[in-house]
Amino acid sequence: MMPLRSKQLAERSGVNLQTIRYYQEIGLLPEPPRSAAGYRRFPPDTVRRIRFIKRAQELGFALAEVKELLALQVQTGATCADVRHRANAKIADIEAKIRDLRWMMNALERLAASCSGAGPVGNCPILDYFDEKES
Amino acid sequence: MMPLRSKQLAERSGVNLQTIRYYQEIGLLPEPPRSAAGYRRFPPDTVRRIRFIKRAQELGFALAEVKELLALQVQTGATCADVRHRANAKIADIEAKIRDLRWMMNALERLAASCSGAGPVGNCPILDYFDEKES
DNA sequence: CTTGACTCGGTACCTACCAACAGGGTTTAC
DNA sequence: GTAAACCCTGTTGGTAGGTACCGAGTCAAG
Repeated sequence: MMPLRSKQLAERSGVNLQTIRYYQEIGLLPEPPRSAAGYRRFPPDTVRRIRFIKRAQELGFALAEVKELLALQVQTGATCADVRHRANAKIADIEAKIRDLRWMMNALERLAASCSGAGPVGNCPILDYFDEKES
Repeated sequence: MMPLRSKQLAERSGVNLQTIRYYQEIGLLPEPPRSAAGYRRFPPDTVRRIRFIKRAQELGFALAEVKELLALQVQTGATCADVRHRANAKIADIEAKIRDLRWMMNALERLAASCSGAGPVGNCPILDYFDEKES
C-alpha cells in the first residue's frame, strides 16, 4: 500500500484534517516521513491508530490517557491488569460525573416544579434560589 | 458599607481574585468605579451577584447562560416562564449527558468484565476492542 | 500555461479560569 | 521617615480538544 497524505488519512479515518495535524503535534501520531515538498506520508496503518484513539475517546478517555493506552499496547511487560485498572478508574470517574449530574437535575427539577410559569420574573422561585442572600 | 477592593470581593464571595477580573472582562460584572490610584471599588452587593453566578453554575449553566439569566432578572417584561423554559432546556441537556455517560460506563463495565486481568497485554480484550480492524 | 485542488505552517478562537510577572501603591511598625 | 509586608494593576501564557481561517507553496490535468 502507498503512504497516505493528510487528507486521505483524515477521510479514511473519519476525522477532520486539522485533527490529524493536532494529533501529530501532541505526539499521538508519530512524526511521519515527508515527501520532497514536505507533504506528510502516513503509513496506511495510521488509520487504525486513529480509530483506536476515537474508540477510546468514546468511552471517556482523554487524549493524554489514550496516549498511555497506546504506549501500554507496545510496552513489553505491560499486563492486561494494567489496562483493566485504567478501565476501572475510568468507570469510577464516570460514576462520579453521573452522580453530580443527577444532583443538578434533581435540583433543577424541584425548582422548575416550584415555578408556576405565570407572572413576571420578580417572584420567580428559580431566580430566587440563585439570588438568595444567605449562603 | 464601604466599597470593596478586588481581593476583598474575592474573599467574601469565595472565588479567586483572577476570577473577579475575568468576570469583569467578559461583562458578567459591570465595570466598577476606580480609586484615584486605579483600584477597583466594587459595591458590596457584588458579592451577591457572584454568588448568583456560582449557584447557577452549580446547576449546569454556562457563564453565557448565567449572563442571560442575570439580564432576565432586571429586564422589564421578562416572565417567570422564560426562566422556567431555560431550566427545562438545561434539564434536557443534563439528561442527554447522563445517557451518554451511562452508555460509556456500560461499555467499559462489559469490557472490564471480559478481561481476566491475567497475562500480558497482547490479548487484552479491552485493547482489542479499541484496536479492532473493522469499524 | 493556467486553473483548481491540495498542502504547508502559523495563528486565533472556544470555556472557565489559574499562575506568574513587572512595576507600582498603601499600610503599619519602628 | 523609612523599610517591610502586602496589595494593586495590566499582560502574557497555560490548561483540553479541537475548529477555522490565512497566505504561500505544490501538484496534476487540460
